[in-house]
Amino acid sequence: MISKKQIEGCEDCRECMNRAPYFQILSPEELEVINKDRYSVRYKAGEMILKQGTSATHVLSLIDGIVKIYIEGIGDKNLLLNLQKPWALLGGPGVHTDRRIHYSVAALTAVSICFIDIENFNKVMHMNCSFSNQLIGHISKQAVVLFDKMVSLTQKQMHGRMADGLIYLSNVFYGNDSFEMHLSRQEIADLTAMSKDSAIRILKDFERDGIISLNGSNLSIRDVDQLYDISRKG
Amino acid sequence: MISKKQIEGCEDCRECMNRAPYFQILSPEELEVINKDRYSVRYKAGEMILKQGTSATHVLSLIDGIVKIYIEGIGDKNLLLNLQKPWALLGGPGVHTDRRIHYSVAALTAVSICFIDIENFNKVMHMNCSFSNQLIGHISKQAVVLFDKMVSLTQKQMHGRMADGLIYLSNVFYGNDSFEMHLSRQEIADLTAMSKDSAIRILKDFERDGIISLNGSNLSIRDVDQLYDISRKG
DNA sequence: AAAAAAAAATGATGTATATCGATCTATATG
DNA sequence: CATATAGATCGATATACATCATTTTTTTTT
Repeated sequence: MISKKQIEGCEDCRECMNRAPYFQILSPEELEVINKDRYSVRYKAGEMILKQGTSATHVLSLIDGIVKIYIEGIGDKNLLLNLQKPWALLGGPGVHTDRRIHYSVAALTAVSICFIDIENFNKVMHMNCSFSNQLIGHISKQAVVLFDKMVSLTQKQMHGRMADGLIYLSNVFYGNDSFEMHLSRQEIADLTAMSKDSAIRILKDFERDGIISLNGSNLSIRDVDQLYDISRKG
Repeated sequence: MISKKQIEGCEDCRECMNRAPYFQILSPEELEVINKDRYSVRYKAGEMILKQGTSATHVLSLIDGIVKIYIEGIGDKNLLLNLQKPWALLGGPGVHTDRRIHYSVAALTAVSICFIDIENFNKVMHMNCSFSNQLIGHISKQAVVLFDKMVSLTQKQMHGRMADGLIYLSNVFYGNDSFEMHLSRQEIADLTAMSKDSAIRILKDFERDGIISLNGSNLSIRDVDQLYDISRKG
């Protein structure tokens, strides 16, 4: 099912690394360790990149495209944690603990990924303290976002959660009031912890009230103030 | 309101450090940096130790007693993240990012805390790579637990969530099927993301069904299998 | 020990949300 | 082009849960 194909300009990944912010702190020798055993894979939209529950053998560097990170929960319900774009570093907490993948990653668009050997990655972590500390900052930032998400999902009701979800997409991820939705209604439901039917209903409510407009796969925030108001009031 | 009092045997905190697992990896010189400017404070049950929103100036080492870590959410609702006992290291993700406290910490029993200057802590993080990497493992473990909690709170209904909460208390935290509850019903509600009234109701349900027994502040798990069954079925 | 205050318990009621079934639309397929 | 298939939409219904009011129990204070 998975289409593997080397992409151009990434045979020797040193060029990519210069662009990937996390690796800019590394010396040429450390970069060489990362680069060793490294390979890149191209995925089509919809394909799964990491499967929750498998063992963690690589750290992933997202070179091109958009992916979703989600936890496969109870029954067939998913919890969509966030989206990622280049140059995100993927792999999850398991890389530094039990060597298990704790969340699934799937491509939302065509995607290029570089796979870095976990042993080589660890080697560099032991060679370069600043790299480790930079990583701690990175992980900590994600934790703060997770805290906010937890509060939103457990303490707000549907309209508030949907507002938070849309604010995440427009402000945090796409950085634009108008953006192409790479998510299905089901995936929006997974992002906001509600049923698909409810997600559809709330989006329609927002459209009726002039808060957003929907054209095919495009979504525009029309009334940012009202959206923030709904987010605040829960 | 806060009662400060130096506790015995902790004037020079080097002895405590030998017992605190996180510091055992440090050399005497590095330990000396941590120890510099360090001081300890004793709290009474109920007192607040860290207040969400204030600036992070210290990393806290829990020497004695039990504390709760919680996020002050919407309105006056709290989200209880977990409990901590010695020798937990507290401070939160803000220590490595925006120097803000992202969760509140309050004493559930009488508590002794050592305050480590954040600058000194960072100095050691730059001196000792293994210390940083150990910290990454520590933070990652917490993230995994947080993932599970998120799934429980967003995808299970009340009985399932309460089962998870009780399993956390008995298995993970107290390590015993029978334990003294240091939490009020409101705090159990905060732990399981439901209203106080509902928490009371579910606990009574469990008692009626012979799953637990409640005597004053003591709680005993009577039927572990059934508890796990309820947790699984959501 | 008595009084006051806080926490716990419980029933009645309202509401937010999930679920189900049916229809409609858009996209893929032969 | 016709058909199949998946996704989106929407109304009706059921239910999980919060809220409120009241009573009981426990804890604290005098």
